[in-house]
Amino acid sequence: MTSETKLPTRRLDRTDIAILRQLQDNARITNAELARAVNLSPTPCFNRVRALEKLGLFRQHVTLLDAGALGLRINVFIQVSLEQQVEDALRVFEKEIEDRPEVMECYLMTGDADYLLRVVVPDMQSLEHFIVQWLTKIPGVSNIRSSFALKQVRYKTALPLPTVGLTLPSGEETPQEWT
Amino acid sequence: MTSETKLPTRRLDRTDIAILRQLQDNARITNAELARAVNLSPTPCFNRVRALEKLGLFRQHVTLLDAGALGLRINVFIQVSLEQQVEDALRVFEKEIEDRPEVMECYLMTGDADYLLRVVVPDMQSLEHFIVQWLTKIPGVSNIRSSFALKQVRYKTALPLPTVGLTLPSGEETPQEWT
DNA sequence: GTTGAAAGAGGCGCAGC
DNA sequence: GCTGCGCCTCTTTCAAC
Repeated sequence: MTSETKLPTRRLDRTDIAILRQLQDNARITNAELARAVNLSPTPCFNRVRALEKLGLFRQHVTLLDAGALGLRINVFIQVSLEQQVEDALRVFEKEIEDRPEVMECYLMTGDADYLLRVVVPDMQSLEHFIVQWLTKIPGVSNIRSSFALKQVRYKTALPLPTVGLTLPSGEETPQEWT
Repeated sequence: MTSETKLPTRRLDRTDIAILRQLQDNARITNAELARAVNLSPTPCFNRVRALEKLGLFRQHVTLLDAGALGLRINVFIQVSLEQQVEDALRVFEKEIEDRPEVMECYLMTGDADYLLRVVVPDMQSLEHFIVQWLTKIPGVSNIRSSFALKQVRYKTALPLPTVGLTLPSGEETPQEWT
C-alpha cells in the first residue's frame, strides 16, 4: 500500500450514508446483505463499516423492546427546576439521574434552566414512588411539573441524514441537503 | 414431546429477564456469549430468545449513531397546539409527522391536548425551515412553542425491567419489583 | 428442561487486479 | 479502490439424557 488503505476521511459519500441508514434500521444485518443493499461487494463494504466505526459514528447496537408488551404503560415528562443553577447543583442532579433506570432521557433546557426528563414506569404507584421518594429528595430540586403522554405517536432512534453527502464536524462546514 | 416444547408463556423468569437486559445493551451479542452471560448453554438460550421473539417483545434491532459526530447539533422540544382536538385533526397531524425524519419522537399529551415533539436538526436554518415552511403549514396547527436542549444529559433506549420476575399483560397483574 | 455433535452460513483476512 | 478464495467461528438443528 502507498499510505493508509482507508484512512478515516471526514467526507462521507452517498454510499457511506446508505450504509449508516441501513445500520440505523437494522443492527443485525449481515455484511453480505448490507453490501447488496448499497450496491457493493462484501469486502469494500466491510472496510467502509470499519472506517465509519473508527470515525466514532456508532454509539451502540441495541435491541428496542416493546414497552406495552412488558406492561410499561406510563410515559411521563417531568420538568424539574433547581433552586439555584450553580454548576454544583447541576452536577449533583445529573449524578443522581444515572442510577435510575426509569429515566430514559434527560435534557438540560434553556429558559428556566431546568431539566426535562422522560420517565417510563409500569403504573401510577411506581411513578408516585419515583417522584415522592426519590426525585423530591434530591438536594436543590425546587419545583416539579409532570405531563403525561396519552399516546406515543412516534418513537425512533434513526437520526436524519443528508441525502447526498456529508462533511463531518471539525472539517469545515459546507451547507448540506438534510432530508 | 408431550404438548408444546416452549409454548409462549406469559410468565418471564429471571433468566428471561437477564436475556432481555443483555439484548437491550447489545443487539449483536452472539448466542454463545449471551448464553454465558445468563449461565445457560447455547441451545436453551437460543430457544428462549426465540420464545421471547414470538411473544412480540422485540421491536427492532438498531444501531445508535452519534448525533454530535454527524453534525446534528440541535435538539429541540416543540409543543404543538391544534385549533380543535377533533379526531380528524389529530389524524391529519399524525399522518404528516410520519414522513419527517427530523421528528425523532412525538407524543399526544394530556392537558391542552397538544403534541410534544423532539426534533433533531443540524443547524438553526434547518430548524427555521422545519417550523416555518412545514410545521406551521399543517392544517389545524394553532400554536407552537419551542424549548432548546442545551445538553443531552442522558439518552437511553433500554427499558426498566423488574429484577425478579414479570407477568406479561393480559395475564393477571401481580405486583412486581421494578428496578 | 438440559448437553453434545454436526452441518451450513457468515465474518474476516489475504493475494491479485 | 474492487474481486475471489479460504479459514474459522458462530448460528442453528437434531439427536439423546
